[in-house]
Amino acid sequence: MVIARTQPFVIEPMASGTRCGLCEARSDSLCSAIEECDLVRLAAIAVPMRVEPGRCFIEEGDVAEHFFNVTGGTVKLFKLLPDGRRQITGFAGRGHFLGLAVSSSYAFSAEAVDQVQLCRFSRAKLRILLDDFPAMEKRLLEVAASELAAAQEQMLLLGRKTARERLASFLMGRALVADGEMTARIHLPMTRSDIADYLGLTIETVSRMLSRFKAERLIEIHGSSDIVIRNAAALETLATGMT
Amino acid sequence: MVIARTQPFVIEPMASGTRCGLCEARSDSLCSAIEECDLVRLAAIAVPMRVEPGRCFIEEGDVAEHFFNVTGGTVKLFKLLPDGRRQITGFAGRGHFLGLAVSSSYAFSAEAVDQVQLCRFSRAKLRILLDDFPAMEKRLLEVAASELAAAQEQMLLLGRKTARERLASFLMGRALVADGEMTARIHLPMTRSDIADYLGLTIETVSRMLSRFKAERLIEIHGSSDIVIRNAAALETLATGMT
DNA sequence: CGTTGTGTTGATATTAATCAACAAGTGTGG
DNA sequence: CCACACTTGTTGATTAATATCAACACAACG
Repeated sequence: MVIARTQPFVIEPMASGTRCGLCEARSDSLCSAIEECDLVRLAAIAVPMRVEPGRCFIEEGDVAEHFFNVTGGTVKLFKLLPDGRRQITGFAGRGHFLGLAVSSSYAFSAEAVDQVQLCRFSRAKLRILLDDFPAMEKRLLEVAASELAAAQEQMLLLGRKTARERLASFLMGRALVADGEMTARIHLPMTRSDIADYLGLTIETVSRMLSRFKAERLIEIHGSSDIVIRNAAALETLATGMT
Repeated sequence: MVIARTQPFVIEPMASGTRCGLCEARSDSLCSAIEECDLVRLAAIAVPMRVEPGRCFIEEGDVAEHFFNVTGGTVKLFKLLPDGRRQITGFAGRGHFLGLAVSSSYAFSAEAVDQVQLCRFSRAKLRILLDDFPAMEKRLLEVAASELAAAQEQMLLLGRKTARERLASFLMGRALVADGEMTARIHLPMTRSDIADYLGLTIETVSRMLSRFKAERLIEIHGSSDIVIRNAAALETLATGMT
């Protein structure tokens, strides 16, 4: 196991028995499409990587020649203004794809929140593969469409929700696990600063709102990165703007 | 020519000589992909429509069984909160597609800003067609990716830009025509209320900022819906956050 | 010619940002 | 082991940007 010193990520040999990064993704990912496709060919172009917390592996201005599939950990995607103001456009976890939204004059950055595992694909090679397997292309379109829907929901949050509503939305979003089910225990691998930049707020406002939720018995806070939802109904009401 | 009274839109017989709605779209649309495809089959499923200003033709909660291609006019896409707060997620003009971002539990509305022409496609029928023409599917993925990039840019605006920067970004975005070229004359078919809901501001703030730009000789205002950019460089500096 | 919708401008209020202090946790080196 | 710096998070006091409230101008329209 080699820790990269000059590069932001580590390229590891694929463990024997691993089929490919895409196949480790969650159930609503490319998997079903891949069943029909040549797994050997896919595995041949998938490069498994590991990225340490805080390392940036996509930087604004990079030529976007790679496509990523997150197989573990959490990645933050963000855009910057020249004076350092930052907007985190999303957090990507296991099963998420990075690099769908690449158009010619478009720039964003990606940084590991905690230790991240992902599979890297050369766009050129993936394109060749996609030509033979239109079902995979179709699946990518579905993924892009659902990302777009999420982006529009976030625009509603950023443009029209209050700080209180934003925090409630964030927590309820985090509580949502696969199949639309909810869990009461939330782990927040990102810092308050990340949350603030995701919600278009300051760290102080994030901290204050969480304290207020705690005082109102809507949540419990355990050590700043673990939260238990105590009143999901009230939070949901807040999150949907029925203040 | 029939004006709809009970329906929000008019379905018109396709004019002779018209190939199909998709083919009337601007150059960066589906057109190139369609060249390879059976135009007769595409025309057979395209339903040309006309929508009068203010008419809503996609409503939250609608089952999303149609896909649209705007061939003329301007459409506003928006999401609502229960108490009426509104976020306009985008304006779609000639060549834009509506309905890419449809996932199961996702709701948005679309309303004509001015008189709008569009082609309606049944999703089911389009899917069958796409199966035979993977190039079209590929093109749709590109479109979705560039929409996603635009959405993320808008998140940066909503989350981190000042009112002044938002207005500058809006104007510069409107000044951008095909091929990345700029025009000094901008027509704004939407109301101040629409602009405010697009930028996450109030109508008063929008009005004040435009007046200020005018006072600063950055723009000229002619009759509230036509603007001439007098200092594009200054506006661009503002828009990119180099306040 | 009043009515209505849209836009502008001014006065005031309010939310969230900024400025500031401090607490808790982490890692370092003496 | 402890002093120290450093990062992260919390809370309080104050400020500032933008929203809200209000008045009015203007055009379109019946």
